Amino acid sequence: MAYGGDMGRPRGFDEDEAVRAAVTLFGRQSFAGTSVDDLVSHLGVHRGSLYKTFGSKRGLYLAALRQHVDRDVTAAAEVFAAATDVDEAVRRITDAGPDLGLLLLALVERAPVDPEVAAETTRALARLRDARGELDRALGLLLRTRATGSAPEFVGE
Amino acid sequence: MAYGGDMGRPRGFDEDEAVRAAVTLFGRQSFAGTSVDDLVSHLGVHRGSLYKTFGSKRGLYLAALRQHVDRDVTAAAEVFAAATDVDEAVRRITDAGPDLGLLLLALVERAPVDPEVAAETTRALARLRDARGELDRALGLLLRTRATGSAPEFVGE
DNA sequence: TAGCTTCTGGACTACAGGGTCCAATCAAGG
DNA sequence: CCTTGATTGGACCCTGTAGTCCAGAAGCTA
Repeated sequence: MAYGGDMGRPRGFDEDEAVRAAVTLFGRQSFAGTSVDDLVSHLGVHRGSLYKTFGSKRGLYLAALRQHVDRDVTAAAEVFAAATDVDEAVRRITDAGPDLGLLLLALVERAPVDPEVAAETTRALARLRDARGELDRALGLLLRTRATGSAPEFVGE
Repeated sequence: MAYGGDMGRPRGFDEDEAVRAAVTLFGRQSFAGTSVDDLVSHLGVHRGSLYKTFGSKRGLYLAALRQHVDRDVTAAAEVFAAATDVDEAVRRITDAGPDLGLLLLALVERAPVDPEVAAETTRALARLRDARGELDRALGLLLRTRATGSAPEFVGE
């Protein structure tokens, strides 16, 4: 009766992949704007499995945000480190780089009211700051790019 | 039978005041995160009057956003114009100035999916740009301030 | 194959969501 | 003072919502 803990039917979906899909959804539609039905149909994960794995919609959101910070934000930080200036880096990111929508949304929508989200966004910002000094200008550019749907005129200073 | 158009019982609530309360709510809880019940109970406006006056939740949101741009964003622009540098201006705004939460939220949450919202946010940004060059840095600072709940360390460049 | 644990399909619950409607009430003009 | 048209309280509708549950299938271990 000493199980290795991996008994029974194995998971039929790739958790990492599912979480990634959640990143996309939450990053596009916000937390409140994304329903569990949305998630279920887009992640390809059964409702029951979703609740068993993540506990709640918020649990999945936190998992998504963590992965987002670890993967996409980290990738963005590398772009900043490699680029010659902030404008160039932001252009690269919004062009073909990682989608930072979830981070922006988390900062404005959830961080102010959810301490665990705030902790993650703080982690994200720290990671970005390590890479470059002009964090705020980068954030502003990303914000405007998301809002207008395309690259705004890059007004220098 | 030629009415001036102002017949019947006059409005029992101050529309401007109601919209202002909506600005606060939407600015704190986002569009999707604010229910019509929330609005009804906080604005002190009857459900029926609300729908008669604004047509829909989205209609009220747009009205709120417009007032926000005309009032709060304009006020912020004046602070920028008066201050000596961006950091100082942002500190003033987040300290006791107008709350720009709705603008930030609209930029990230609604502008990407609602053209009319995008139009308003564009108007807001234009108004801010008129006042000062370092728009992006200001936006980044405001974002971080909102996310952390207090003024972040003002890292220079 | 037997036994065990987990997954899956989908029904289900209880409630919150946006939006509508009505009868009663009220203030203004004529 | 009576008509008029808007306001109000609150019930109401239908859909969407987050979350639960069960019966059966499906793997893994032995």
